[in-house]
Amino acid sequence: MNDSYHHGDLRRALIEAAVEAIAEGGPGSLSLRAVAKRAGVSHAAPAHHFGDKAGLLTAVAAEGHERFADALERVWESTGDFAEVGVAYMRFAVDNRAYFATMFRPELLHEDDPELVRAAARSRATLYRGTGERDADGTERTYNPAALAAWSLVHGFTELLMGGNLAPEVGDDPEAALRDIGSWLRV
Amino acid sequence: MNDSYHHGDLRRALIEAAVEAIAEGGPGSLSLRAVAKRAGVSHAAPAHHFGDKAGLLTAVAAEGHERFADALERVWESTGDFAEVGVAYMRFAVDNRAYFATMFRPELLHEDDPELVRAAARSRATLYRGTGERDADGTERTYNPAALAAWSLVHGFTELLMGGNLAPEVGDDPEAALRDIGSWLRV
DNA sequence: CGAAAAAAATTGACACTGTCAAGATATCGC
DNA sequence: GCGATATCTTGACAGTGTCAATTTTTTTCG
Repeated sequence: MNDSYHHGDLRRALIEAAVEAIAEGGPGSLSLRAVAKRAGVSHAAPAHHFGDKAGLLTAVAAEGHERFADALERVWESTGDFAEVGVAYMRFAVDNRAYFATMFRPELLHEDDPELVRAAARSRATLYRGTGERDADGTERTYNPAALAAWSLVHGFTELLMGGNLAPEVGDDPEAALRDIGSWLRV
Repeated sequence: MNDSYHHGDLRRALIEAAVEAIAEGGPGSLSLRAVAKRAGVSHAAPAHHFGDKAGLLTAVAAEGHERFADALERVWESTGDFAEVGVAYMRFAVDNRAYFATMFRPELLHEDDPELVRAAARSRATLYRGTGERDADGTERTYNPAALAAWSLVHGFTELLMGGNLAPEVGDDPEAALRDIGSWLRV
C-alpha cells in the first residue's frame, strides 16, 4: 500500500500511462520503457504484468472495447435510434483516439487473449443490437446485411476521418457529415 | 550496371524488398536493416535513397496510390459501373495487402511529400469520378455526400475485412458480401 | 509470532533497431 | 585522364524489447 517498492496498483497505472502515450504518438510508437518511466518504475516492470508489449496493448484494447460497448449501449438505451448509435461510434473514436486506434490494430495485439475476445464480442454484439433480425432461437444474428452495411459505413467514415483523408468541410463538422451520408442508407 | 559496388537501380530494388517485408509483417514492423539485407546491400544504404524509414514507406505508399488509381480507372472505363469500382477497391486491398496497408497509415509517412500528395490526389479523384456531381466549372466535386457514403461503406467494409473483424461467412466470399451490402445504398 | 513461500519490482545484459558522420568506390562531365 | 559527384560501406551511438538473476515486499500458514 505504501509507495516504496510495491506500487499498489501498478497494472492500472501502466495502462493509464500507456493510454497517454498512445494518445500522443499512436499505438505503433508505444515504448514499454517510456511507459515505465512515466509510471515511475523500472524499465522491466511492465513485462511482469503484461508479458510483453503486445500484452500491454491487448489490455488497452480490451478496456477500450468495454468502454466502447458502454458508450454505445448508453446511447441505444436512451434514444433507441440506430443512427444515433452510429454517431456515438464516431464520437467515441474522436474522443478516445488512443483506445480506438488500438482496438482495430490486430497485428499489435494478442488476438486470442480471452479478455480481449470477450470484450470485443460484447462491443460487436452491442453494434448489432437493435437492427432487428434474429435467428430462430431468438439471439441476434451475427451476419445481417443491413447492419453490416451500416457498420461498414460508420467505421469507414470514422477511419477516413481519423486518417485525415476527408475534405476540410467534412472534418470541421463530422457529426453533421455523418448524419448526412447516413441518410443515403436505405432503412 | 554491374553488381559490384553500384547497384544499378537500388531504389527500385529497395521498394520491392520493402513491399515483400510489409506483406509479411505489416508496415509497422518494417526494418530498414532487414530490407537492406534482403536487397543485398549495407544497412545504411536505404537512408541514402529515402532519407529515413518514413521516406521508404512514403515511396511505397505513393506507388500504391498509383497502382490503386490504375486499377480503379481500368474498371471504371471498362464497366462504367460505380459498384464495380467499389468491388475493385476491396479486391485491390486483398490482392495488394502491403500497398494498401501502407497507404492508409499517415503516422508512418511523410504526409506532405509531393510525390505522395500527387499520387493520393489522383487515386481520390478516380474514386469520385463517375459519381455525377460537378462544380460550376465542370470539375468533379470533392465533397459529394453520395460518393462519400459509398467510399465510406467500401472502405469500412475493406478495413473490417482485412482486420479479421467480419464473420467467417462474410470473409469466405467478401465480393458477394460487398455487393450484398452495397445494395443497401440508395443510388 | 516467525519462517517459508509467493509476489512484485529491480538490475544488468543481449541482440536488434534507426540514424548520423566519415570514409571508400564507382560513374560522369569535360 | 582527372576532378566532381553520386552511390554505397563502415563504424558508432542511443534507444528498444526481452530475458535471467536478484532484491525487496507481502502473504501464507504452522
